[in-house]
Amino acid sequence: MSQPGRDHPGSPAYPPPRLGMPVSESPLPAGGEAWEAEDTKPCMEAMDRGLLPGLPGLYLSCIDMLLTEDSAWLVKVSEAVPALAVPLSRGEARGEARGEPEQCPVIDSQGLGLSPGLEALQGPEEERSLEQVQSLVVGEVLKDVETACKLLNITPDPAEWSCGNVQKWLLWTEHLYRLPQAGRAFQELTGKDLCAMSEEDFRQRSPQCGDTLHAHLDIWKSAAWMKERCSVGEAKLTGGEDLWSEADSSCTGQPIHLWQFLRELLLKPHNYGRCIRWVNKEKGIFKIEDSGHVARLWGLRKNRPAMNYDKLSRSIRQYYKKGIIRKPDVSQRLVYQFVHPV
DNA sequence: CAATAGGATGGAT
DNA sequence: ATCCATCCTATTG
Repeated sequence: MSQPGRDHPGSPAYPPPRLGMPVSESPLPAGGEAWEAEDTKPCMEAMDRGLLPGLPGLYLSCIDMLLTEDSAWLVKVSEAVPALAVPLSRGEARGEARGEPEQCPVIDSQGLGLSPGLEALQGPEEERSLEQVQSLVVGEVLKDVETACKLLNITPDPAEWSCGNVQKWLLWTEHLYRLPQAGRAFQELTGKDLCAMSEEDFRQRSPQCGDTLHAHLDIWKSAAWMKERCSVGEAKLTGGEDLWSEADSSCTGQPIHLWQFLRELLLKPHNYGRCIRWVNKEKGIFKIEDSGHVARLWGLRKNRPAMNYDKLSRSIRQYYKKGIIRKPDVSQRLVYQFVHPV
């Protein structure tokens, strides 16, 4: 015999490759209401437990990090926050928002009584701009969380996560922010468990980045909460919505195909333009700018930590015969073409 | 050397 | 049977 079955790498591919995701019933209809149509009940209990103060403490600097791959966001967020489209000088907002550069000192807004922008606005003019900034940030956070959700195929509300979802989120967060590996420290934990943990608990499990992870989780909880609020209050999202509806595929609940995944990345140049982009969108020609990065993202999505470009490209090549993807007429390195452009 | 092409095989669905 | 993931050999720029 040859030596075929090399397929028992010591490396652990996650035990349950797909883990029963509760997402099955959370598709996201291309219609309009993205996920509010679903049940967002956990938000309530989260509030009951006092996990979410007036408005979730926003960690501006972390949020800044959330946007590492996206610089153009400030420009567009304005539309993303319908609730309080208060005309205001954007420059001011920008200044504020980018206030904290490098570090990740959690800016706690506990006492600030920051609200999504409706009632609690008893403050002076200053509060106004702060609120404005907040809305910008919130809108952006929502979009980023949504993007991550789609990429990881998890729900936005951490309280609904399975153990597998938690691991995915950890991997993703660690990857995005180059945090030291901490996934192991949180094994066997469901989203509910995670939500119930204090910052101290986090630090105990991961002295290195427990606090950061806790902060990020808080952001997610906040995003879920905001989501709920927006849907109930306004019944219509203006900004983030279009980004959502674009979101194609994955509605089916079926495992995503590589070509679909690539399309999704291409749909979000804000986030992934640095690793994959259209060369000619009309013809469906795209270029993988950072093969390693794209492969890692694919691996994340499929729970295949050992994914690399070699394997990813092999899968792409399988599409040649099927007439889904091909090499463009003038073959170039890392450039491919969808046979049926949109 | 990294990308490309494609065969072989095993696993999951 | 389909779609990968993994491994591998050979070729190419």
